[in-house]
Amino acid sequence: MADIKSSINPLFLREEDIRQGMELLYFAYRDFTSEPDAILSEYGFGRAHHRVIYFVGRNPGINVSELLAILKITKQSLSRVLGQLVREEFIDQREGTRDRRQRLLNLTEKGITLERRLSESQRSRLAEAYREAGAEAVQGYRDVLVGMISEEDRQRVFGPKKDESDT
Amino acid sequence: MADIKSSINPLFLREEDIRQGMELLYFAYRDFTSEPDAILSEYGFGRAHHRVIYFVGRNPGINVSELLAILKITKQSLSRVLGQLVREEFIDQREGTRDRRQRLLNLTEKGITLERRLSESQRSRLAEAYREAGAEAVQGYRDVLVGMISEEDRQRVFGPKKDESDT
DNA sequence: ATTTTATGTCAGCCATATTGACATATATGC
DNA sequence: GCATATATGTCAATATGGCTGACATAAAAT
Repeated sequence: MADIKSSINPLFLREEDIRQGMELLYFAYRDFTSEPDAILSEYGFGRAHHRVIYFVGRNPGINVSELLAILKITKQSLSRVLGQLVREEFIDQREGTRDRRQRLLNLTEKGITLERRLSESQRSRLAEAYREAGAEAVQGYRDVLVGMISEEDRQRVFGPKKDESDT
Repeated sequence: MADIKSSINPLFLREEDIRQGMELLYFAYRDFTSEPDAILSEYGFGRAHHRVIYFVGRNPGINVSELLAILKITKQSLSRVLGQLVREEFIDQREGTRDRRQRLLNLTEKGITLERRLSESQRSRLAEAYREAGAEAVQGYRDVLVGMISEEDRQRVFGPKKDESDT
């Protein structure tokens, strides 16, 4: 099944295959973010807020430096967005116990609710695509994307919580 | 190999699997665009210029309406970017023959050169990821991403040039 | 001849990013 | 304890890439 030239041996990859792969990524990413964008606009928020909410949700108690390292934006850029989320009580800041200079970030109940709402639209879209494509395809999707991610990001985000299966 | 629960049957997908899939897409997309972004800044261009150059390169002789439909931005937004590219001679505009109101867009030599340079960095990154992941993974990557793309985009971009394999 | 379409343009607004400079509180090293 | 480094915050200016609304022009279509 599928195109023989392009699927038996990846060394036979044609220009066209690569172009298609690039476009797939572009359109998938765009469509993937469009629903959350619409929800966010109800709150007067943008995609930046989503990213902050998402990664704080994923990393409860994360401090500002760590969050900046993940997002790769400047603290000035983060501060406006984070400030809004704290002021409007989607995110809670508390002093670090070991290091009281730190602000440890957590979602509030309100934040958790919004996070769920935002993720839900993406979760169901991705789950549906996974379901249609099948388990093998899912592993292929992962393998290719992992290969495209810089060593640094791969370690930070996917390294530590290495899956508990192999060897 | 790999996690049994999550790979044998996609209906067993856990929250964690989906989260990982979401993050993979986010980081892969970000890293995928970072090199071109750096190149573009040499020219004083941004990602928007890249998209215009890319899709004009992919669709020689495309008119403005069609380009807008692909990019899904307003003509006012496009006009600034496109205007720059035309003025600086990366893109050539000529009157449509059938319909002289239309501006048919093509890359100039200069535009083709830049397009190649921009795509090359992405092309090699994707080709490398494809090579590492293997042919089956490539098909899986495609299948999942296609599933995430809206019907509309799927038809416009991937429908017409339907691959010549199945049935 | 009128209307619709394809395109362009002016003006203003918003979100998100940037850099640079500086402030404050706390931790850490000597 | 003092000096320095770190974690964070904030002010100001700037750039990019979107947006809306309004209006203009040329050409096509009816």
